[in-house]
Amino acid sequence: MDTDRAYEWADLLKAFAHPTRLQILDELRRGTRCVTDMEEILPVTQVNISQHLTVLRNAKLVDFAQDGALRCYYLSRPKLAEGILGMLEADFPIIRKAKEQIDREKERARKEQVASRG
Amino acid sequence: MDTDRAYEWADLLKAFAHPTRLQILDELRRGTRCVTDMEEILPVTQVNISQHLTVLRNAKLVDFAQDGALRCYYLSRPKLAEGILGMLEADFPIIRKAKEQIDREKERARKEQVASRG
DNA sequence: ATGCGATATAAGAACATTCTAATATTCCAT
DNA sequence: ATGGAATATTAGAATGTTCTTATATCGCAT
Repeated sequence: MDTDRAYEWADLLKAFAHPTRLQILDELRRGTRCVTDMEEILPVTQVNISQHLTVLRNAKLVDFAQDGALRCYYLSRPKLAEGILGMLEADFPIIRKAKEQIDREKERARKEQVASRG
Repeated sequence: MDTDRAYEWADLLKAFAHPTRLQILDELRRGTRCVTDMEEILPVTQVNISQHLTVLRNAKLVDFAQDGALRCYYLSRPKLAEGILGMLEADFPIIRKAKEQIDREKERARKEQVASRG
């Protein structure tokens, strides 16, 4: 992974990595919402929601369509947002490896490499 | 999504959301690595790598097995790490919706709800 | 027990993010 | 044109993260 890509991806993940923003994205999974809708659901001020929406907008995770004074926000990369939220919802067991197991894995990898060289 | 879960998940994503840490995780996808291995690959100091490994360890994303003076680090939730890195590697098109489309979606959702009520 | 290689920890400065309070903009109805 | 509802912007304080420098610990060989 080159460094530029690492920075780019870290920036994208930073946009996800805030409780309020995760809750906004989760809410938008259910459909389009305007800021007032979110105010009713989230325990934070209107100003703060607006600020988080700006972060999400800059990350190209959400966008809006104007409807009079309302702004109808929606997920602009729904598969990406759903994918990440999905990973969080799934639970992955935490594994441990003993030194011996790691040695065996290394040995196996070595053999495969030798085999592929001829 | 309840607030506790949102905080917990945001913390997990924060552990991912740093360029050096993403590079470490990516490297560990290829197999067990010790700190010196990473020093050769990443453009940062040993101390800094150690610090990032501590963050990853606290997030239960990596763990190590001691081998003499070496610490062999590995992914402790490989499917999770691979899943997230995989999402980043995939590219998702950025969509836009016009107000009219949103109206149609809302209308459709309304009808479905009426239908499901009987 | 001493020294060396590998890795970790501590303290603080530098930097970035988040929140709060005040205010601004925009759109619509009157 | 004025007022009110919806949303955004600004500035700064509060807080959190990251990096740097110095130092510590651990395991091994001598």
